[in-house]
Amino acid sequence: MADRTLVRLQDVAARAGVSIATASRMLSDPDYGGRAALRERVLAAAAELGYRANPHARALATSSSTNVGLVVHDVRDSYFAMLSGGVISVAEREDLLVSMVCTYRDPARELEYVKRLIGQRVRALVLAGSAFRDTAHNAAMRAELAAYQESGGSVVSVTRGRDIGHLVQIDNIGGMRGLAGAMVELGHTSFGVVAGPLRLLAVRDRLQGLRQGLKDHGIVLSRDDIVYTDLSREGGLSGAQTLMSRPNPPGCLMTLADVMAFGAMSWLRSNGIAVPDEVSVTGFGGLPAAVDAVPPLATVEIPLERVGETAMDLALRPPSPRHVVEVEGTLARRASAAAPR
Amino acid sequence: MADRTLVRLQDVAARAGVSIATASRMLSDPDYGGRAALRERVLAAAAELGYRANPHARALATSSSTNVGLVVHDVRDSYFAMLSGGVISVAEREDLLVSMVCTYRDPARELEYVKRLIGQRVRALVLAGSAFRDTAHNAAMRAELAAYQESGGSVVSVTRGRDIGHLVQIDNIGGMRGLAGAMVELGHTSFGVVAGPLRLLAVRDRLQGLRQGLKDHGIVLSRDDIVYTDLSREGGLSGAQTLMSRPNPPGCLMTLADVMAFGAMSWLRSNGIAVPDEVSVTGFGGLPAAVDAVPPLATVEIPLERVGETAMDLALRPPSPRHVVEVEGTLARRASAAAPR
DNA sequence: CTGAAAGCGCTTACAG
DNA sequence: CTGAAAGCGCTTACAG
Repeated sequence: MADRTLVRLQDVAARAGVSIATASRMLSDPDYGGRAALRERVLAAAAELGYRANPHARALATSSSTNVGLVVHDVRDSYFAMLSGGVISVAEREDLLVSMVCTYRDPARELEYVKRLIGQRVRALVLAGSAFRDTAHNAAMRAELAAYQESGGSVVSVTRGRDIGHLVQIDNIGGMRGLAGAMVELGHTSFGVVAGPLRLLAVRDRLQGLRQGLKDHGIVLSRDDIVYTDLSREGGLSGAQTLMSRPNPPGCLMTLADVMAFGAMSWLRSNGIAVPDEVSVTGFGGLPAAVDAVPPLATVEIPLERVGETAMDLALRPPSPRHVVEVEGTLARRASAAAPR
Repeated sequence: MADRTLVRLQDVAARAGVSIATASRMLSDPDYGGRAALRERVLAAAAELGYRANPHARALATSSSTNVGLVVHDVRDSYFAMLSGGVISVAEREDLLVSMVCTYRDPARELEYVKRLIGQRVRALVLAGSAFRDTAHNAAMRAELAAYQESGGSVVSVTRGRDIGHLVQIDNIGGMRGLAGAMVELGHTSFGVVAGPLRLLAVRDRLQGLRQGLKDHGIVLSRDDIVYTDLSREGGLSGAQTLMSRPNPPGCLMTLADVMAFGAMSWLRSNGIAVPDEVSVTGFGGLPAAVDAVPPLATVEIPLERVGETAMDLALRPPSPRHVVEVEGTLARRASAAAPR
């Protein structure tokens, strides 16, 4: 924008009859002493003129901006929308602006955006897109983040996989373990798992927890019990189709995300397979929509908003000492999962 | 962030053995001629050093930033999440960063955020929170936006109510009119409307369209047929309760938003009232979840992502001539609405 | 406590 | 085509 309609500090100073140095101090430092009369004149002038400091000039002078970067997979996915809501609400409280980018789970894209956000001199970076299992990519990210942190930036990751910055660790393993155990306790013995791509650490963790939960009760998942699709509604739909079209369909269909469960239930409904009478279905995440699903979706509820708030809170802390906040999920037993007939 | 780990233009220039003026030109203007040898040296130096221009310095020098502001009601609401997805994807394509703020439908908050975003010198402002019927607020907004546009900023509103900047006009009236008409054609004669607060223009428009659609078929809505709640799931839930608890509950429950319909269906389910057998339910918006609702939700589908994309596209255009893009909804006839028994 | 001045890292007339 | 210099709008040592 071609400025010059906007008032500058100089305008305020002139109107108040002080130097810009004084005006600057009065305006930006509430603890600055100074003559009360001057202070009032400056404040009044600023108010009358509708003065707002140019953040770019300020950022340049102080080498510190008032923006934070938020990296998610996709806003359109409720999981990330909820989380973003938490981040944004805390940022607003702190007078910070959130720049949001979507990676669509593409490592190259993630790296590029992180570089861009760092290039933008954001004060903090909240990385909430799932981490990848990709050594080269992780090394590149690490290098980038380390340099950024070195230069004063704050890094917070949601999900493990980066040994740098603060961490909000969602208990994917424990949550899934508990859910799987609950399914066995319900009486299930045959399982079908609709998983996402193994390159996502969240997928690996949830899968591990699931396996563990079954194993706790002596059930071992075989290779064939798992189908790998996309961590999305469509993935859940096609995964359900694959598993349920087999000669011996499972009695309990566990998906790794609520959206996948929605897709699976949609397929089951279209194909006249009753939930939970013929097959139980579970999700993970605890999206608001899970409650309204029919039947209501059994899942692991993650307090996503709180995760976002916590992440943003940590982003405000100095990088050292490093904080790790564990967030546990809550088992939500609902009608989509019941004892097998 | 306390910089100084970051490379500056000066570093690049030094390494390439040119002045910073030349380095600046080579780096920022692809059409700049210059000796090919120099150009290569500069580009190589920048690449080796991992140079990224400080956007604040650049913004200060050019008075133009690379950020756009996006104002929505609440990211957690799918309607706005979908729309934001469209805005963000176009912004990414244009190498722009999106700063998102949530107003939670509070006019004071909206004005404050708009000021803040303008203060941030964003290059464009996409206003996608619903507009209010509040003369004082609108005047203040108008003044703010006019000055902003005057100074070179770009303004795009989604929904009418602001006679400034480009406009993406969602056809709330026509959409609701069509849906209401379809309900009458289905055979419905008694209606209950769960509306949102009248201070929202979108609510007024949808209500007007709804009334019109019924009137087209000779049905007049009475005052008592409408209940005003919140434009949310909870609002829909309580609205359904109010209307269905009457001596003569309506045969068709029309809500002004999909989320409200979800809430309404939840209440109906809890209370053993069958949809659509005992009462038909409709929404507005066309959220992805509407398809998975049970029964699937009859609604007006708004191409929300495209609305977001269009808005961001318009934000890239010069303010004059003023563009107005009409976006129509599509009637989605689904099982939640059927002929009354 | 207050002000003049330097500096933050760029861009862009203005000379050469 | 290239470079020296001014300027964008702030903040902050440094003097007084």
